[in-house]
Amino acid sequence: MTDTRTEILHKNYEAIHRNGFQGVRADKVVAEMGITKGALYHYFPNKFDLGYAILDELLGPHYLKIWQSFERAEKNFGVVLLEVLESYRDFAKTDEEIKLGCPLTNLTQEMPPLDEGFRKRLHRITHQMQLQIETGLKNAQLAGEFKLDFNPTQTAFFYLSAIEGGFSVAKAMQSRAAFEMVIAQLKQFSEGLKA
Amino acid sequence: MTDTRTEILHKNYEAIHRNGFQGVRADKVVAEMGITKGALYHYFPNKFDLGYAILDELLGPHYLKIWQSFERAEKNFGVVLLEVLESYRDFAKTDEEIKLGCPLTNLTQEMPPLDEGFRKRLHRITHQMQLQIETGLKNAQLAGEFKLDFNPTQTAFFYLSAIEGGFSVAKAMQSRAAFEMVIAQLKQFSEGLKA
DNA sequence: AACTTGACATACTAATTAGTATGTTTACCT
DNA sequence: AGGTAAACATACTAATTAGTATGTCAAGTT
Repeated sequence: MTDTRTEILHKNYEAIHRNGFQGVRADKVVAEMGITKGALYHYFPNKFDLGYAILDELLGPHYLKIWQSFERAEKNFGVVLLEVLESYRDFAKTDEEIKLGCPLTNLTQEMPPLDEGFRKRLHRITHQMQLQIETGLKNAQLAGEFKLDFNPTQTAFFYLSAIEGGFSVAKAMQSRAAFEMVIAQLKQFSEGLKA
Repeated sequence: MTDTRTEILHKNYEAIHRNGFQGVRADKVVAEMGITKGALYHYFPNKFDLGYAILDELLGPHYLKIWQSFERAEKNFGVVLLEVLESYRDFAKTDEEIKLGCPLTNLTQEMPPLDEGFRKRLHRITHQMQLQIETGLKNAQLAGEFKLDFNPTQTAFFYLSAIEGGFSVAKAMQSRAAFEMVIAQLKQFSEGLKA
């Protein structure tokens, strides 16, 4: 039996993924769990702090974990990169997931202009992902596995953009195929980086 | 002196761009124009129809116009493509615009799971853009200007994704430089398509 | 055994929301 | 000149919202 706080976090994460932060009625979410507002406001002082906790404890760690293998691997960056792209495909493997889009992208569109706490956290997570990719690319260049004629910073931004944009376009088109095309293109693009 | 309906449309478009559809209080927006709810509900039956009108009359035409030149040009697709990418750079030329992100992407993240009317319209606009790009690429292949060894459909999705994703990442990073890096990469990528 | 504390439930509130019902004014039409 | 309709304004409402104040109960602590 998982503890109540964790369950509140997860259920509200799902609700945010579905309706956006502004669309979530946190008390209805916990009502569906069979508990009341009392529990909700016992664990979280307000709705925004609940949102922050979801970013800090769920979304942040999740996304950073994805690219960790890329940053840490000591060789075969090309292979690891392909694996990461594969893991993104897995991450969006059902039509339902495609229709909801990338939780990080969703929040990135919705919240930064409205709230500073969200803005900072989304900035940090995105920045860390970009650095992880950049580090991986640089290492691959140093190892002689990748060519030297591309800018790792620029390329890292490009990877992130293409993937997040792929989620977005696939969501608009309601088409998993669209997302897979973007991943396929990115794989092809990655081949071109090899020495 | 512009007519009231048009002004309501534009002001609410800006508010949606800033706060998202769910975050907009349409009566407050018109109050800032110096008019009242009466005018608002005189021209639009409800908030959602106001949103639909913004998509149909402002956002849709705007985005389709951007890629029209690409679809219609009879030669030098490479040049036109670079011009379109430049126009995207212009479109997001201030830091303020970067912080607000792409209006189309914003709505694409927020609305489709919540409302069918938005979903259909965002689907149509995105689909039309993709087709315009695809047609342009195909024509360039037929004209012998671009190589034949790439899939125009896939590549069209890739362009859209990278651009929209570029907006998203730049918004998260609050960095116009990030967006420009993505555009720069896309230009480089475009060079690789040439025969 | 009295006391405290954590983990909730219940009942309430003040503000905000989209939307409506009902004016009023102005211009135009006949 | 009388009537009509568009273009708004004013005043209201019902529902929903996040949040609070208070209560209860079981488990430990001293």
